[in-house]
Amino acid sequence: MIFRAASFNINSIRSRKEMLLRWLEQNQLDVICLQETKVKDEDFPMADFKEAGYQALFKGQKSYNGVAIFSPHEVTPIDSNLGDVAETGEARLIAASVKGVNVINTYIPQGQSPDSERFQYKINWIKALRDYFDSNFAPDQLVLWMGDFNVAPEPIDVHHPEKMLGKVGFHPAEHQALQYVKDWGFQDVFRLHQPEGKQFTFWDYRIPKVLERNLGWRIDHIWATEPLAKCSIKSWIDIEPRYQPKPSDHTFILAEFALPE
Amino acid sequence: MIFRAASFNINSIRSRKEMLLRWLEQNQLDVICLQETKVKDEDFPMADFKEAGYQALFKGQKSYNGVAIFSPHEVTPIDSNLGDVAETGEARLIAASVKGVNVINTYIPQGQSPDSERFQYKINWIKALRDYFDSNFAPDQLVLWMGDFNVAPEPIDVHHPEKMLGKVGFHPAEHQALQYVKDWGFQDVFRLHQPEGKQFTFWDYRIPKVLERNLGWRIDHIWATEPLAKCSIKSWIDIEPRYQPKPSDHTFILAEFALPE
DNA sequence: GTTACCCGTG
DNA sequence: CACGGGTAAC
Repeated sequence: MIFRAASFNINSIRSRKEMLLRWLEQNQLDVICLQETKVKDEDFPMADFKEAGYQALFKGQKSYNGVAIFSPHEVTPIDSNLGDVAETGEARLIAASVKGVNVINTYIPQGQSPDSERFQYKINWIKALRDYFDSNFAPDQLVLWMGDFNVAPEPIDVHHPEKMLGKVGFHPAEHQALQYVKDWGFQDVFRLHQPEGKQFTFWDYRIPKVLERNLGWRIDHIWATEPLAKCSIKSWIDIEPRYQPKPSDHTFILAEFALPE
Repeated sequence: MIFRAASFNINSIRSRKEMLLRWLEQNQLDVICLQETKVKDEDFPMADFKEAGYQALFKGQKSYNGVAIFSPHEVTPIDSNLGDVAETGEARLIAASVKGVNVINTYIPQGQSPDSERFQYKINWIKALRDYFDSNFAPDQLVLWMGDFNVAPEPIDVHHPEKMLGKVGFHPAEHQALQYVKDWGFQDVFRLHQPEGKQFTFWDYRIPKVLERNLGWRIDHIWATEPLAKCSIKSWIDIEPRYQPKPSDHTFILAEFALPE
């Protein structure tokens, strides 16, 4: 059975709802994970997506963060509690089972700057994920971890790795924390199918002409446990063609799997 | 000596600075009073107006209210303190002497609704003006009181006087308070020269197609003591022709005087 | 630098 | 309901 998954930092679902609906029409997804929905649950524009044939699980807050999982299939909620370290009320993790796949959608804290309070929070938040996976899943299950990780894992995932090393998003402490979680049993599905670098999902719009100069970051990811990764067919980056991009936009990232029956 | 005065609720001097500069170029004013500048004094964009040849006296606060007096002549500050009742930190009154004329610029509270706390504040604020005039001026002096009064004084100053009676801006309590101050010694200079009604300075944009249907209010005023009123030549309403109006805009209101030498 | 949300206001 | 300013985040 073909299973197609996508992740997208939407930066306000209310501002980009039309764009997302168009894109969903063009791309038949089995599951889509959104980050930065920036809306309280009571204001989530569910009606439009229901009409388009989607179920959803979402967790939002006022103004910031917010995550959602959409699917045309049944979306069965599973434990979305990160516990101790990270349960500060920020809506950054949501998990559901879809077609027998355990989907975990995270919006990892951005981290501000390596010397900030928020950076340590980011590191702790990432490390807490390992306990979360340990408590709720096993590496031999079909686990799909997607989202905006706010970390570019490898040198080929940033434009100027030497210059960027130590900056937030490409910092040894982030790499170490993320690797610690990866070692639980994840594979980078996009990298599996796309060995060449400089394929980005985000551009920092505070840098002049960042898009033209392609000074991007690959910080949005699709990771999978071994049994799921080994049946992945392809993975790629996409955008909605009719949408007028804004400098802060992320791209979509997708992966396709041939699930065992 | 010809003396030309204007009043304008600018609803953010930063948003309408260019429009105002164009209008000032087209209209040679001796004094102009602004309300709702919506800017702290340290952020007041004085440089642009200085360059255009204006002096200014201004009193602002964060986000709300704020008043200013501009002139190409010397602007001599005079007492701008309303005392007890109204000195709540809201920047709503500023006064200056220009060419021997005592100019008082007020942004009278809007009043929200007749049963609200803010309405009683409005009434008290208006009444406090009589004490203010008493303490600082005399009715036989040249006193020019201008601004956004947030009151339409007469039935011909609103579109449907019967329907509007009792609404905020056309309420007996407001009329009584305003008349009490007027009785100190003011004349309505615009009305002196424009006896016909339905000439408005503001339209409430919550009403559909309010502009097309001309459902306006005359709430911006130029009032003068007898010795000044008697040398008034004309008074009229104006807009900046190139400016794309927004539903919340007020118009300019002007008056011209032939001052004794 | 630029966005999106929130708030108070009319 | 739409505007303006303020704010936090990226």
